[in-house]
Amino acid sequence: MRSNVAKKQLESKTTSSVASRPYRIEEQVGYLLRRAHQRASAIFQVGIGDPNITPTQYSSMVKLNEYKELSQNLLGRLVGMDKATMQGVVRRLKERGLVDSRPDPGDARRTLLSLTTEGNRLVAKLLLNGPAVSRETLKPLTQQEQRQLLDLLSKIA
Amino acid sequence: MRSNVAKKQLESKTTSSVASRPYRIEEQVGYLLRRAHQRASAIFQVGIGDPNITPTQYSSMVKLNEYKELSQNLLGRLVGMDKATMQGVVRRLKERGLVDSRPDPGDARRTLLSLTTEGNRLVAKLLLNGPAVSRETLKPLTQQEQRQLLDLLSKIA
DNA sequence: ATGTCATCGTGTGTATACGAACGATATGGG
DNA sequence: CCCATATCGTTCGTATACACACGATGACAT
Repeated sequence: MRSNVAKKQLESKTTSSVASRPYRIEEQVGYLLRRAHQRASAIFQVGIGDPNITPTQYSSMVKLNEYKELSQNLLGRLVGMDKATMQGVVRRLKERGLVDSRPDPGDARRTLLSLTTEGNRLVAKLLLNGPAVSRETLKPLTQQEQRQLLDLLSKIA
Repeated sequence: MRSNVAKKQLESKTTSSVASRPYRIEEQVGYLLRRAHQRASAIFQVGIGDPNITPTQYSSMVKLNEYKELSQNLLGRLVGMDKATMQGVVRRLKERGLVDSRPDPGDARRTLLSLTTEGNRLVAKLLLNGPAVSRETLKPLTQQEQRQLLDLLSKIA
């Protein structure tokens, strides 16, 4: 009998729980992550303090504020963006005078990025609103649930 | 002294926890949701069984499979997509012969959508892989953590 | 019946997001 | 030194994602 249990788990059960629950799209992680991300982005847009700054632009500027100077590729890795995506983000930030670039003197393949004075001023202002945006996004949860969610997301991200 | 503590909490503390933690972009919900969603999408792409089907196309087809026929707008609400986004998704599915449309006889504003025979065949095949995709995405978590995450995401989505 | 307001689908513009291909440059082994 | 390989940034193509404006249609009150 025990071997039957083991065998059953090896068979192509669609869920690993004992009772195979119906497959509902609204209960799948990917779907829920997409919806949650949509809501977080919407809250960010109205709460960060500048309607023209997107979440990815914000995280890029925060990282540049932290490191002073970074190659475009390394910045992309730090904020989790494809190099093609990074290229567009950086181009727009440069067009708005928030970011400056110069060739890396030690490696001609690299472009070094840094915040301009205006970029520094803007990110300082946005950073004041950052915590409120996160708080608003987590508002439906209790303190304990908020910590749990951040913990679980860190594990699967 | 007690009044000082109370006062401190009323002052513009950036986090509501007792000790104000440094603001790290990697610990913010929005950032973690973006990264987790990226990973989920990557797993979907390799695991769903058809590299040309995206997560949103998949959820649209699953819903059409469930309801047989839906107006474009209602489908968008059911899967959490803007009507402009929905328009593009539907157009591509129609171009590939997976979805059909006809004017709603009772309301000339509406377009009724349904799966074609080929669409039905495809979604049936993809649905076999759906559970494995979700399982793989949740793999870093224990059973209990998986349930917790789905629960917490439902609350904030 | 008419006018107001809402809804539906479309089109446009902007911004991620990523695979793929490309040229320029760097690195390490022979 | 030279060649194979890897890295860096760019470009192209495709696909969400959403705000906004538009025209057509429906619903409803007067």
